[in-house]
Amino acid sequence: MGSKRRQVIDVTAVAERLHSAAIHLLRRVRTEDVASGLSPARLSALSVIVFAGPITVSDLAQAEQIRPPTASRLAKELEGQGLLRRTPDANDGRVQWLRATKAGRRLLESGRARRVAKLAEALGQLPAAERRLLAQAAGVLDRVSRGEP
Amino acid sequence: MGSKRRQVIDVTAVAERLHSAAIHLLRRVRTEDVASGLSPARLSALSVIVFAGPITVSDLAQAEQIRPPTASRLAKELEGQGLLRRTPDANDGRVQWLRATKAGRRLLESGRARRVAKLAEALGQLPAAERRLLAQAAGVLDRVSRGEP
DNA sequence: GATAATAGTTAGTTTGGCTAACGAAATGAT
DNA sequence: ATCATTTCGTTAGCCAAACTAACTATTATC
Repeated sequence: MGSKRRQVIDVTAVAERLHSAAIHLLRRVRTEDVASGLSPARLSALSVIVFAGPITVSDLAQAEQIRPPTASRLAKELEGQGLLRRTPDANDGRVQWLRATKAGRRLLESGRARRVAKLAEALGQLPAAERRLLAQAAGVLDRVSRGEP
Repeated sequence: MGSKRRQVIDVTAVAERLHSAAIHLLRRVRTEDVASGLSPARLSALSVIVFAGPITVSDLAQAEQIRPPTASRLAKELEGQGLLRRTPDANDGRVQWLRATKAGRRLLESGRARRVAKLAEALGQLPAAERRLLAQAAGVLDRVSRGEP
């Protein structure tokens, strides 16, 4: 039947639009990040630590798709800025747990709020029907983007 | 009335989910990029040149949110790899037009196809209703992400 | 207990950003 | 018409952020 084939084509077309949208969306909101005073690399690492932390250096590297030495260095720098603290694991003397300090969480949250506000402003200018459509789709998209079932 | 306020809250919540989705989506598909053999910076620049090109060095810098010297260097490197060629402007002796070669377009397109395929695979596993929802929303999201009316 | 594997760091290199300063071309004012 | 200003791109030189290779310390395995 043709229906199977049509469906495959559609999914690819949707994937293309979502991919393009993600690129342009982040490119736009990224302009707000200078206000944080943190470099992109540190900001991104801090984000993982805040949302996925407490986390080990290795897992930070994996999440950020960087090598352990780079993660180690970033952690040291963020620690030096008082944005995270490390605590040794109780059972395994090799692992270091990284967790954001209050200052780290505050700094990240304010930056994220600026990004979101910029995006929200754009959404606010949409016709109501499109806004509703995106509201419905946002949850699904967030789930599938994380690779959740 | 409460309705205005409710709406604002909703838009922010939607923006948060879309922002999160975009981050995780790109983080996932990015893993495919090693296969291209190009560094992230070059790949991203090439992408702009393919899709927004022919383009000048200045405009490339603006699109990529980098400084002209960095754009100039990236262009030189991509040219050296045979992925773009530059042609002087007919009327303005200062400007250089950058356009992708066939090899550049092919390389970028295969990489993009890998990314999109990975995303499409995830979409294919969604229930039909959610897939339809995303199909409807994708176009709107792409538009708003680019800042178009 | 010797050996292998794992977590993190150190050392050294490469890549990719930046600013400052420049030459060449275009634009504008007098 | 000429001189000053602006714009486009590049060069030079610097710093941040990535990598690999190699190391230490610890844990796991045989």
